Amino acid sequence: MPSLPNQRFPRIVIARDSDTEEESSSSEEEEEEVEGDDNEEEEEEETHVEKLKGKTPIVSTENEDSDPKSKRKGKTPITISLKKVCKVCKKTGHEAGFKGATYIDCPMKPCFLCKVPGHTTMTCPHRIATEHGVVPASRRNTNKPVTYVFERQLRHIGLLVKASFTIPDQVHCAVVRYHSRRVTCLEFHPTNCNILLSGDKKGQLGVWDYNKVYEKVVYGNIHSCILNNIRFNPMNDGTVYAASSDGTVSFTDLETGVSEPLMNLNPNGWQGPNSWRMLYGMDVNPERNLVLVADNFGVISMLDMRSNSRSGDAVLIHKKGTKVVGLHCNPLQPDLFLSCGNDHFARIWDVRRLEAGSSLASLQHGRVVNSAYFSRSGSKILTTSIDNRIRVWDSIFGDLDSPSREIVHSHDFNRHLTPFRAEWDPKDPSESLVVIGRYISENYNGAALHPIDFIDTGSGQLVAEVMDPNITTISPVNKLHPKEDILASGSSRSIFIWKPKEESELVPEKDERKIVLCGSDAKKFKRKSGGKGEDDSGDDDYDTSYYKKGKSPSCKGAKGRTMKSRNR
DNA sequence: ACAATATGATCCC
DNA sequence: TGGGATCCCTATTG
Repeated sequence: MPSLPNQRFPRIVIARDSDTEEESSSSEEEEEEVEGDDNEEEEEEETHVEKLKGKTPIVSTENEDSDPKSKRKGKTPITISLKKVCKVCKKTGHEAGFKGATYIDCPMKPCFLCKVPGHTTMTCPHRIATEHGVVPASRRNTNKPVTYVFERQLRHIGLLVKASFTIPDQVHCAVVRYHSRRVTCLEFHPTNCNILLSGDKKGQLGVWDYNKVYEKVVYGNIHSCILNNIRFNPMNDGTVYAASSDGTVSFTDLETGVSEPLMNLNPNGWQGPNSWRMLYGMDVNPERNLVLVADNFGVISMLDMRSNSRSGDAVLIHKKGTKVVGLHCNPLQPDLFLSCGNDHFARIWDVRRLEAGSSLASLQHGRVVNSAYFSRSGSKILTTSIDNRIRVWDSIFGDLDSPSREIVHSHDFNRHLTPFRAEWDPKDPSESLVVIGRYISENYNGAALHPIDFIDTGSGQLVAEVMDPNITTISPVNKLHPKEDILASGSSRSIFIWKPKEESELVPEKDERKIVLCGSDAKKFKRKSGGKGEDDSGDDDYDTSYYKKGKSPSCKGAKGRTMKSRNR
């Protein structure tokens, strides 16, 4: 070691942890090994100042007294501690962060998954491995007459028949990128089964025919900021309603792109952030000819679809001044709708008697509720809250004081990402299969991946994890096709279409634990040289490998052929 | 390789 | 009650 000019300058002493610098090349290490690192002894050594690079230096005086030589000379050594500091809690003795593709939690913080102190994600009983944690709520049997009537109605249409649903086995993936900001919502065309609509943070509306890969249109002049929701016009599915954080509801012809604003909550323009109204939740009620929208001040407004004009008064449905993030009309009971918001509640309402405080039920959550949906028969409720729990209420006519089940699942990131929302599989007659993206990553053969989870909410079992080694970004937006075995995902600026492989294409799975392994079909995007990345056009990126194989998904052909029911 | 940043709920005083 | 600091696995750009 070269000596420092300690005659003229105070000696610089740098204390640092025993070296753990060499990145462990094998990322397949198990957790026990990693946790053992905490106990490594701390050595101190003198070193070059250059080694400060990348460390968090702490000027320390702890060695002052222990160096009598320098004291005699009257030169106080400057001791810089390079002891590794946990970037989460700033304490020494442990570190948080990625070791290869495995993330190590800070042991001083509550579990990042279930939020309970005393353990980390690694040892969390709810750790996503083969099944999610399920906290069953007591099942109360209510024999109210209304339940009986309702169930008789259901029996009539045959929805109570439990049928095996389809879970992806192995899938292909096609990918497209035409949005210039992160994707915020997706919507399948109800009748033309190859059309997918997408909205982004900039307010752009994409129309993509994913069978004819290159056929897409992006309308950029409809909204000026986040497009939060798209709903098809039940009278004419060539037109859509869209709600945006610019405070407007638009009505757009998908063919021509001709659009008109039906409602503008900021008629006087920008008067500052305290008065700017943004529309988040939206849904249509075909029976009552209503479009329901709700804003960031807790207020719902309605539009009459026949006249395209306001209907009724605005009503406060969530805590004053808080954002309402979701609305959903009951598919079978036209007068019922569900709302959820930042006041930690989901609420059931009757449109006929809508006034502040008149909700039929208030479902309390630990934190903000990202979404709340009725099941397809309208009897169950599914909510996603950023307290990292998916909740299911089995019957809206039962006791709604507590959910029937709480499923611990990682989806609590609050910035930079579109909020995660668990959504029902609209094809599942048993009304239990749900899809939701996962925030927290897992180490899959050395890659930190964020799967898209299929969860059987009846058992809490994780029945499928959809992922691809080439897709390393988080997929908060997911939509299952209303008729086909197709999943659409929005991940950052990209959109993925996942489709099951044919029987002949299945490859042996290395790891039986993982139910879904995804094809190597999705290729990593290469950034186009010269492309700024924010351009509205000329930045399209397609991966057509899926289609080149001649496996073009067809509405008829795809039906139930290759997907298997597993774990059932 | 690293820094900057957009961005939103929450916590704390 | 409100403004400002804080925040654990981002994605992207320079």
